[in-house]
Amino acid sequence: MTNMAQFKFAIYQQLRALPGGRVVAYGQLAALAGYPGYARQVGATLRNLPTDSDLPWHRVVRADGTLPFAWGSEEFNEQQTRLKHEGVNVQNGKVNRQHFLTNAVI
DNA sequence: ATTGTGACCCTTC
DNA sequence: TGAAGGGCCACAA
Repeated sequence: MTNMAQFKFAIYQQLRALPGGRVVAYGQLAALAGYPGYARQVGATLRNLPTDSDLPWHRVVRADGTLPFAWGSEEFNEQQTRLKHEGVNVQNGKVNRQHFLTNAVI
């Protein structure tokens, strides 16, 4: 990693291109942006995201489909609500595999 | 320079 | 399923 600003831009760009109703894992997003192995950096980037950001941060979940926040936390509820509004099935704080970008149905 | 800390991920058992 | 262990990489102290 030489330029963090460049990294952020690449991540934002990929995230903006992600269609509603689909989700990606941190690692997937990093790889799509051209930075395989940078999952944790994606997490750090989203964490520092301004509250007024228009980026669909809620479409990023863990590789196993679970939401990255603690049960009942404000952020957990926010993400779950947003996802459900887009038609993403969230059960027990976990989204189904079918919603992942990689597992897109033809 | 070293250490601890994450909105992480994968393999094993 | 779920826990444990190791790998990962930027950043702050």
